[in-house]
Amino acid sequence: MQGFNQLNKAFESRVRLGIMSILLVNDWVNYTDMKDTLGLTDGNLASHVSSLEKLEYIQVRKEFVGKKPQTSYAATQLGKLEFQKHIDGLERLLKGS
Amino acid sequence: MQGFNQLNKAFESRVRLGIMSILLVNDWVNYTDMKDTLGLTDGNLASHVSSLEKLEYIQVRKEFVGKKPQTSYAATQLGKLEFQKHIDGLERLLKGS
DNA sequence: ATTTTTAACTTTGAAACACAAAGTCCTTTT
DNA sequence: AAAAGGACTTTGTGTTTCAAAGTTAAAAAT
Repeated sequence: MQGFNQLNKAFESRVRLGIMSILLVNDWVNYTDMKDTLGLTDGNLASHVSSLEKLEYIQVRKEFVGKKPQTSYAATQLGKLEFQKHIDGLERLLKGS
Repeated sequence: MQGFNQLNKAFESRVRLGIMSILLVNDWVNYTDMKDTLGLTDGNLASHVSSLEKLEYIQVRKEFVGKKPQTSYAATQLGKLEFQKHIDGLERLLKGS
C-alpha cells in the first residue's frame, strides 16, 4: 500500500484537515474567519487549534487591531512539511494499487 | 471552503481510507490479504470492516477455498459512490481557496 | 488421537477524540 | 450601567481507536 504509512494521525480529523489546507495557501488567518469559513463553534475550533499548536504545526499571533484583540494563525514550516507529506500519502493511496 | 462539507466522517480514519482505496480498484480482497497489506491486527481490521459493513459501504462474502474458510470484501455501489464524493471533497479542499 | 495452527472473529479495557453548551474574562460600544 | 464582541476554558457526554487476550471451528502436523 503506497502512501498508507505516510498518513499523519494529526490530520485525520476533517476539522484539522480544513485548518491546515486553509493555512497552506493563506499566510495569516484570524480566529473569526477560520471559524466562519469552516462553520465551527468556538470551543471546537479552539481545541483543534491548540492540538495543532502543541505539535508545532501552526503558530499563533495575538495582537490588537484597532481596539479589538485579534488572534491569527499561520502554518509553521514543520506544519507545511508534514501536511505535504500527508497529502502526498493520500494521493499515492488513492492512485496506487 | 470548497469540498469541506463533502468529507465523510466514515472515511476520516486512515484504516478505513486504506480499506476503501483498496476496494476501489480490487474487486474482492480477502481478510488475510487486507490485514497484511495494511499491517493491521485482527481485531482492528474486524472492527473497521464491520463499521463499513453497517453503513453498507462494503459487502462481505464467506466461502470455503479448498478446505479453508475465507472471508472477502468488496465495495458496494453506495460505498464507491460515497468514497468518490469524499475523494472529490479532499481534492477540492486541497486545491481550492 | 492429540496437539498445533490457521482463519476469523468477539470481547475487554484504557486512552484519545469530538463537540456542543455553558461559563469566563476583558474590552468596547451603546 | 448594560449589552455585545472576541477568544477562550471547562464540563460533560458520547464515540472511536487499538492492542491484547479470549473464542470457535476446522485442518494440518505429529
